[in-house]
Amino acid sequence: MPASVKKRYLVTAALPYANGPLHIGHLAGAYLPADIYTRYQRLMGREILFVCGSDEHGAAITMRARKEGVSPREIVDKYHVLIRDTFQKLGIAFDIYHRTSEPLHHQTSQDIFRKLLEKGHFEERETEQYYDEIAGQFLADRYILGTCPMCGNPDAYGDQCEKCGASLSPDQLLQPRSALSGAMPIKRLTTHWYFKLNEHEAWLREWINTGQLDGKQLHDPATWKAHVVGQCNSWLDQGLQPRAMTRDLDWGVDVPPEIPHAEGKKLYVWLDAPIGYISATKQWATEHYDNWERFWKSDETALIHFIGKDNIVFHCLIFPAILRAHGEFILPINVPANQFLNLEGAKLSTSRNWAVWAHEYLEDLPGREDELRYNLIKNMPEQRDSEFTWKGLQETTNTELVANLGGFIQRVFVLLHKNYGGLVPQANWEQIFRSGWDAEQYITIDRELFALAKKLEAMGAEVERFQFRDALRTLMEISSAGNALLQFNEPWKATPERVEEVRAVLFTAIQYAVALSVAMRPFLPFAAARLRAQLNLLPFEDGGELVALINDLLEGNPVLWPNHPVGLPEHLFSRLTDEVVEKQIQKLHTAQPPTPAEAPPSSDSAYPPLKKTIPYEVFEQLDLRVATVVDAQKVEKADKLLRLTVDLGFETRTIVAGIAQHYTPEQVVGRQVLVVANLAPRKMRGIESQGMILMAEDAQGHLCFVRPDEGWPHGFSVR
RNA sequence: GGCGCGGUAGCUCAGCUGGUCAGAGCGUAUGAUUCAUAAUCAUAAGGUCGGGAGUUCAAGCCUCCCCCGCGCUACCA
Repeated sequence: MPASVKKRYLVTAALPYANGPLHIGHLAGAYLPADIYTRYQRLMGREILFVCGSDEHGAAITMRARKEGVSPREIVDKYHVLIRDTFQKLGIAFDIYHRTSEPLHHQTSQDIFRKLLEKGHFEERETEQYYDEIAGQFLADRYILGTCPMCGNPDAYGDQCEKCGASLSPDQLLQPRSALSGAMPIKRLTTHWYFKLNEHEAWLREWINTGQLDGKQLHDPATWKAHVVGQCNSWLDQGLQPRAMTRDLDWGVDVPPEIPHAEGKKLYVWLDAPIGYISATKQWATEHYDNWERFWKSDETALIHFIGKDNIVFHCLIFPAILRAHGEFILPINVPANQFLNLEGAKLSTSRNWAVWAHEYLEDLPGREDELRYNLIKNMPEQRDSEFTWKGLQETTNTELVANLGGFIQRVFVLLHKNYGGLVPQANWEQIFRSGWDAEQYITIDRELFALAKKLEAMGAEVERFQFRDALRTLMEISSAGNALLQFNEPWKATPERVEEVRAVLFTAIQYAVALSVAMRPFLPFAAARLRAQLNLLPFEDGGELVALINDLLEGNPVLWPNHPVGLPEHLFSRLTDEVVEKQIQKLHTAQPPTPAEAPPSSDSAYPPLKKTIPYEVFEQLDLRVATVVDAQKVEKADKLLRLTVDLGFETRTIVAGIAQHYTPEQVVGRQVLVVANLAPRKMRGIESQGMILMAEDAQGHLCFVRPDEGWPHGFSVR
């Protein structure tokens, strides 16, 4: 069943994580498409609810709070406000921007947890987990620091190394330490609830690929993006595993306290975050004396999740599985995830501060929200990663917004004032003139307006297919056709014998301007409102203006009647100067990594901190030896591993080293190296590694060998 | 290493189930025009659709191999 036949829509945009500001990648990824879609549907007179909110739980926030010496509450309050205001200033028009720290959300999440437990969708598992005896608590993955086994970064987190991007598990960290106390964590038993995701694999596969569930056609898989379906199948093919839905944390939604072993446990942030969509809906319903269930529990609702590609698995597999396991909720009819936006040729990076922060843009280029929106839509990463450049922003602003669109509006208003004192002229509908769509064609007003209506319909169809770039282009074709209409008919040459013709042309042109004012709104809400005022029309109410307009045009009715007085000509957009653009490019290239107070947590500092002092006896236990690499081979099916054969003089050993991305086998054969010779052997990719090669690492994570002077004898110890 | 998505004109990108699919916008060139923020309109430029092989009457669009980018995943003492 296509979305267009549903009675109402529920649109969600990924909940921003409240420990950092928004950047243009977030906007292009989820919020702009969601906003365009929502605004469009409102203009089409459809019932649509657009919910979002701050995601305020999770270990990253508590980590950050600890680092800055403030409470998690202070962190989330700060970013909740910043993000909310940024959205508002950019015209992202949520019906509600909620937050997951609200009691309503906690309650909602707990209710769902209870229901899942009650229905047997969890299994309780006792596992060993790191525990900090000094702090007296279990350590979330994020709370365990250690040396990254991939790149040697000494400050890798238990779930991820931010330096090399590797995803890790705490057990992989070398020299694990607690982020709370610095103590060496110990293993201790803890209980968690695992959602049996594996039991949902079969129906998820069918639902994703065919749109069918329980014999019902819930969506048309052809309307889903290829990369979304592909990503899901990739996961499904690897087999879904039960996932822990609780954590040992002190910030988040409590596991319902009446449940045995619940003490000290919180819901996993990825369980509670999407539930935030539901609690946001509830909050909205409460405020509007409405019923939230008609949005979440009715087949008449089309649920659409707008997200970036990093969220596909949660929104297409895990959350749907939870919704269905619960049993009362509908599933999304589409998850039009976007890919990533790059910036000036490189990936966005918050830790390197390679980004355009939305709140800074608003400060640096005030009043240019629509220009940013336009460029981001034009370059939206709908099918693949795409790119934002400042030059590109300047170009689209100056050529498409100022020259084409702004120019057309300006011309119409000027001509209307010059010729008719600012009143819409009375026009003869029999009058023939050249079509703006084709100079060779002579046409009448109604035919021209019909063509306009068709264009608006085409634009709408593109929006409904989530093809926002195409829709934007179609919008601009209207403006171009308007320009052509003027160009072909030259209404500035109002000779006496052309009076009727000029009237008809300008009458048509102002109808185009009205149509643009409405059709622009999803993309350029601020300029649309300005144009609306300039046209001397009532402000938008988001109550079906576009559908009314299209119907009028199709029926051959004008959308602005003769003698309607329009406002004075006023430029809709202004040019973006080289100066402004250069300054931003400068800023980007000279940007310092953000200060701790401004930055998301990051391990970037010039030098890794010193580890704690150890007694000599500990050092003495190390047996370091000089050795020569006599053979090196790439390990099958491993990108980072080399299997080295090293000669210690008194014996030859096999050592597996994670250096394949830094050295080719040829480069290492014959080198003298230092070896930790008494390290417990360990199997890697099926090969037993009998020691470890010492490597030095720089700030970028590059590795080099540590070795003695040329020709030093083998096998003797290092001290 | 495995899997997924991409690799199309100088730039940014469209191309649905194979047969007007070789395209759009910007940039460039030429011409027209002056109502308009040197804005607008028209026309053109010819890119072996990453490389190679294959299937087909017909392939950017299907198959196989290789190369490159991004993402997920495995490996990492």
